[in-house]
Amino acid sequence: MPTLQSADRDIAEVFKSLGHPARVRMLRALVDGEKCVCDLVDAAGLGWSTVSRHLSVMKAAGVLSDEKRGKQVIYRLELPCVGRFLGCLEHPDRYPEMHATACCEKS
Amino acid sequence: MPTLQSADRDIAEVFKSLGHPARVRMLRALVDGEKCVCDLVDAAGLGWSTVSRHLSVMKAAGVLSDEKRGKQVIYRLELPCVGRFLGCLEHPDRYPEMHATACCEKS
DNA sequence: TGATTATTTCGCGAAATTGCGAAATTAAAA
DNA sequence: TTTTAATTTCGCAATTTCGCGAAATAATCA
Repeated sequence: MPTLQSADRDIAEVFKSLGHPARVRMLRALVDGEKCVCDLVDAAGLGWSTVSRHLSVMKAAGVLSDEKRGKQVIYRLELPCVGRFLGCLEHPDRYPEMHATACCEKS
Repeated sequence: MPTLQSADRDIAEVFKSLGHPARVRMLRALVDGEKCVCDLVDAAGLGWSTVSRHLSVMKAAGVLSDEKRGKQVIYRLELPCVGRFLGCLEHPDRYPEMHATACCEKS
């Protein structure tokens, strides 16, 4: 059973792991479905080694999971609510009322 | 009109501003309602100057707003979906099914 | 087996973050 | 108007993060 403090840390890790523009871009790509690292390199617009580290951080935080499939590694969004929360943040103007009251509901 | 890239940055700022254990603690306190800095200093367990900077970062990201009331400054959660998302992250075990499909809905 | 493709790990310097105490600010109280 | 209480700003040292290229791994292909 995690202590309250370690729970704070774990939750902070989730937020922290997403707090970077390139990671937001990768996340957006992953909301549409699983992707290989090569796709995420395109989405991020950064070098392979850098993207690999970004992915490992999000995986360590529990946001993503990965699976080796043949020659490539596939990453998948492990917390669906992260995707909905992202959608909420992206459309505050389009759905102001929804944003205020129920932005994270299923569409 | 913000460019796509600046939108990425803005969203990343929201996540980044929450990616710290003390900020999660303050956020938890603020989900219950507005609080003065003095209350948040207690919640965070850090010095005043440090807490003040944490708050200013979350405010700059658009997560919080503040208002001077008499001698004190009151902070308020500006994005309600942040509170729901936090609740979602905090109870993955208690509501596994909800977590997977609709964790951010209003209760 | 040897070559190729996909990905991760390592080591680096540059930049950002964190926490603190001291000093500045601001509004109410005496 | 002087004092006091609440909060922010500043400057600093320690730590962490970021992006890169080179090297290490791993799995497929010839």
